[in-house]
Amino acid sequence: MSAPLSPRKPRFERQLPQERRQALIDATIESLKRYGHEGLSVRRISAQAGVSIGLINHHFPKKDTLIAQAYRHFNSQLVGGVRAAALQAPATARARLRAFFRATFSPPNLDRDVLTVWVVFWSLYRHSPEIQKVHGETYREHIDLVRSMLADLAAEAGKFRFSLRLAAIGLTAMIDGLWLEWCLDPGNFRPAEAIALCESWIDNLGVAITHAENAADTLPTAR
Amino acid sequence: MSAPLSPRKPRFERQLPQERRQALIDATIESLKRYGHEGLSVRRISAQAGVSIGLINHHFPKKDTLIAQAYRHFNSQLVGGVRAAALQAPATARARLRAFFRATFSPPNLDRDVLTVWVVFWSLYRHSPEIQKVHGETYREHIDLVRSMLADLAAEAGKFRFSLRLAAIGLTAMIDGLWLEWCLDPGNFRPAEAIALCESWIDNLGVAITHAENAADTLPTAR
DNA sequence: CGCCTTACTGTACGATCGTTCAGTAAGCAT
DNA sequence: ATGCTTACTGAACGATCGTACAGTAAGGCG
Repeated sequence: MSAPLSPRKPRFERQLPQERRQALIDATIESLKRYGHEGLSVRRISAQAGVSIGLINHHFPKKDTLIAQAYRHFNSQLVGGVRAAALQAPATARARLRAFFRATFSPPNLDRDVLTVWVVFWSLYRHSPEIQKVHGETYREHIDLVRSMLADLAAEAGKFRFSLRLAAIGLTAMIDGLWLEWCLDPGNFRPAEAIALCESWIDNLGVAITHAENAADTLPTAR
Repeated sequence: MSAPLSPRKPRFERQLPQERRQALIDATIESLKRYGHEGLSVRRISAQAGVSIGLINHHFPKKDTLIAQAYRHFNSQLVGGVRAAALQAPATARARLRAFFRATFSPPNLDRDVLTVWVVFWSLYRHSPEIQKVHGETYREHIDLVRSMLADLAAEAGKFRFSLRLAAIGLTAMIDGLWLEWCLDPGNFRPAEAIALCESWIDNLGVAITHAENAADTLPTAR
């Protein structure tokens, strides 16, 4: 092909530490999707990333550090995605929440592999202080996003029967629970039905005003 | 200490296979509570049960079989417990559901270790056909219990805005999600608040009749 | 072009994994 | 008591785990 002499192809390519670290984080999540809990070994991760085993410990002091940063990245991607979907929706709080539900219960978020990743991370939670720390921070992000949208909804539709805090907790629980159930058995219900259940929940947060206001808005449960 | 001659203490006690199997299942769950995912090794389990390593493979063909049976036992215990709590409650569907919620969000079910056990089992789901099989059967048990109580409620309080199927899915999702959130961070809300959220969900399943009927019944959210 | 930094490789190590299996002994039956 | 069945033990196997480390070479710079 090329000149036979000096231009040997290099055996590997150097990258900036921050780029390589990100590549290793991506490989961690991909390997986790493919092999489940067993995908979290340095050998599987390095094979997925196309690098040697030792490179992981060159960029991360311990394997657990890489896993915790992968968890952080995974969280940020989800929250960033659904937040973006919500913000580019029409200007009413209800429309933003609807877009938020649709993004939550659509690919790439509603994916059996993705939810496997969540469950494996959760299974590490109790015995890994690093995972706990990351969870605390990103869970707050998620709750704050939900809470801010509910606050806007309350401003439009009237007072809730619950505190904002409790309404956000309930909605998050409903979303997480439906997520989990769909992952464990996608045949039980369709994503559109999950969205309908979430919308019903926020419909009933208000007492009377909400009920009247959304008579026409809420009826089409199909997307 | 004792007589020096014939009455030597036996080095171990034989047990009936079915009893020993149950003891190993109990040890599996206990080890899982203690050590998380790492507790699912034959060495930890056998140490917990006070037997040798080889005994596990004497009673179970593979480790995965023991784990799947432990999952089944754990599921049955939960469903049996909350069903019993529901059935010994007063005769109205609402009272049974209330007792069901209380049992769900009280010890021994509402326990951080217990919920760790769930999450670890779920994390095995995708790559273990045996776990999938057990889940399919026990999940149906759980859903059927919820659905039958909701059916009774519908007979008392009027038609739901959702199908029975969807109402049961939504309630189960709410319960599981609150369970999960409380496990991951018990400081975010109190169990009584979780119960209030669940009761609010079933209150709003009916359209108008329910709302009027339970004005006095629903107010005390504290237990 | 030769030097220097350091990203990167890959073997080695000890620990632990699940499973096998030959041997031991508990405890009922004769 | 003696024998028989089999629950049970525990060493051994090969595989895989996370980490350490000595050596290699990529690629920018003087």
